[in-house]
Amino acid sequence: MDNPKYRKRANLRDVAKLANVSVATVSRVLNSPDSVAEKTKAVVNAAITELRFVPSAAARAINSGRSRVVGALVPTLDHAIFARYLAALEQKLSEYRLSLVVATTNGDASVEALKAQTLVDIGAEGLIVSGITHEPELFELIERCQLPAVATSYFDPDFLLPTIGYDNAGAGRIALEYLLSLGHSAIAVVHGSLTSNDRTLARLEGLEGHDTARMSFFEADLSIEDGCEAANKILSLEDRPTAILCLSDVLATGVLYELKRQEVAVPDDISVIGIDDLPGSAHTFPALTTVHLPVVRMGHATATAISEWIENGKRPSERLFETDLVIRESTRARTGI
Amino acid sequence: MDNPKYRKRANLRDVAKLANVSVATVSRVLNSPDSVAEKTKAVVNAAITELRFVPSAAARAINSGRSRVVGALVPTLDHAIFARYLAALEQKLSEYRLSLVVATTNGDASVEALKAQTLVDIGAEGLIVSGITHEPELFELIERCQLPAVATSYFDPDFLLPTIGYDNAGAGRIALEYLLSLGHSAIAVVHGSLTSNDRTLARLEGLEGHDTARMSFFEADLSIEDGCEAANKILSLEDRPTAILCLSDVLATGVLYELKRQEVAVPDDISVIGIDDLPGSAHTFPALTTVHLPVVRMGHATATAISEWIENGKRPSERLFETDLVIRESTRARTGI
DNA sequence: ACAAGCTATGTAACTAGTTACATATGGCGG
DNA sequence: CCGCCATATGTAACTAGTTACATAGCTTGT
Repeated sequence: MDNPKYRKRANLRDVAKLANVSVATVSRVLNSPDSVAEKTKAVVNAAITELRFVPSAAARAINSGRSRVVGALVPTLDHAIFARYLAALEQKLSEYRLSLVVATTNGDASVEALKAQTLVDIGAEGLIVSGITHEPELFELIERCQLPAVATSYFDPDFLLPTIGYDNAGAGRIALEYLLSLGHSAIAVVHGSLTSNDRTLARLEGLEGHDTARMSFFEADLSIEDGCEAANKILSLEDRPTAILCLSDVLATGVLYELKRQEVAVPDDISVIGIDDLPGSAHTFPALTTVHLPVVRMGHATATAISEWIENGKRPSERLFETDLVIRESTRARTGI
Repeated sequence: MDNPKYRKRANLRDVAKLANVSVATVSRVLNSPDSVAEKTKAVVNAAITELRFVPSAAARAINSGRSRVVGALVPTLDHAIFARYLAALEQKLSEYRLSLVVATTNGDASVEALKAQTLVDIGAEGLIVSGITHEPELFELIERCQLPAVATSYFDPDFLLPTIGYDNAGAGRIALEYLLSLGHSAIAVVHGSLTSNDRTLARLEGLEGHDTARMSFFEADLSIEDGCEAANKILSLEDRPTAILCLSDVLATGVLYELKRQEVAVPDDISVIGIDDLPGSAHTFPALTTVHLPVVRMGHATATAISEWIENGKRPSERLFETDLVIRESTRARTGI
């Protein structure tokens, strides 16, 4: 049992003992090797190798007060818009030598609060959340821990946390106004779930103010299948709309698919517009007109903001990214009266 | 300066002092509250609240020897197959109360080795890598830290690390044999980059053993655009193939798009088959025949395996998941001779 | 009434590093 | 040849928790 092979992991003291130096010297070999004599360094490194010494991350963290980890809470990873956002976020964070812990919430605010606690428990130095609708527990946690936290995918200068995002209402409005400018007035709107999805809610709000008398609304889960289903319902409407506004490209993809399946011509018979501008959206049939959400730039900006906050204590100011209309083949001016 | 408001974060000792109890009691209130008298608990909790005390994750980790973090190294997040895999992984890991740190490598083995070191530096207790091609540094790191590590998206019972994945060569073979069974022999193969992508390599290997005289190969980046481009090249071939085998659905999506754009009938003129079975693949035109990769089950199994390894020291055995052919609309028996 | 036993709490030694400060050694200038 | 200074190293006190063990105080049984 005393066989060193079976002993637990070696620590600094073990290395120091074997190398016949003090713990300080070993620590120096690790952190400021230039201040150690070559000969000593060699002896210490030999001991390190022999004992297979690996410094404990926790012990280092306790001294530096740093974990170099930030947590992101997103509804899901299994959706291109979040995956792309997190990809950009991770890439930039790693430039700041920060690691990204991803926690998914399924859009459930209480799961979010729970997972936020988990992130604090592992020592996350910063938090990134999606949207502005959260449980009070989340805010209490952030306040109690004095945790740098930003809300993304949403813009609201008055929000408790700095928001780094785009104008969801504006994106909805841009899509609607484009359809209106093409002469459409009978418009079906297909949107995602309204429970705890403030982005969808905001996009819907963006549609207000215009004459909604000729608009009908269809709720669907964010999947191609549910987009198909929504299209199906729309097609069976007595008063068939001339345009379909989807608040998410995934839904638009399903809608386009179903319209094609039922041989409804897009954009001749019905125009379709989305919001997101996913990688695949340029390659649907017909290519989808949509509102581009700049998630990559948002990811980079979020990484920079949270990093500066953590390193320099500089709370970032909110940041608004423009969304822009990408006109492709799925929309056209309404013909006839 | 002595104003407590400006003092640094409170620690256990501060709480103990304020509550007039010992540090042990405060620790007990936190970890085994039942063993503390109600009255004491109340006093301690009041002190905790007053001082806004939040226990240090690092200090806990140093004692428990646990960080409850595992790291995953993937080529990219911005691809549905990895995003879906990580989604499944994260979901299951969180059931085991483990958090997931994601690091992307861009398919670069030296970036991977570097980021693996970062993961160790933040105290990751386990590592999940993609495929079996890695820098020696990565293996040394794993060996030196005695780190539980599994390789996924690949199956090889003889590999140094336990592999939890599917048979890439088999997936390629299944796709090819299906095309052959339909009477196709002039087949164009569109594949991703061969540099440091052993999955692609293995899929290609799966095509060997059959008569490759009538097969032509096209390398493309894993994007719809590059799939389009590849299709373009294939269509300009003198001896146009009757089937296109794409080693990834993303490429197949691009190929289908370009074929449609150029008004080549699928599957009448050309059959197209993919590998992956992405969410969107059932909704292309025509719906894509493909080989389903069970990434969700693989994610769950990986989470369970790494968790057991970490908790109980039980090195998992390798695990093979079946891939299966999903026949949809993009393939058909070759007509004429 | 007193010992036994249980509950609640405290003391101090751990976990594994970093680092301020003290000290030893050696080279070089005066 | 001595003192000064720089370089290299050591000592011990930190970081912030957990926990084994000791003990105080109260209840209960005989």
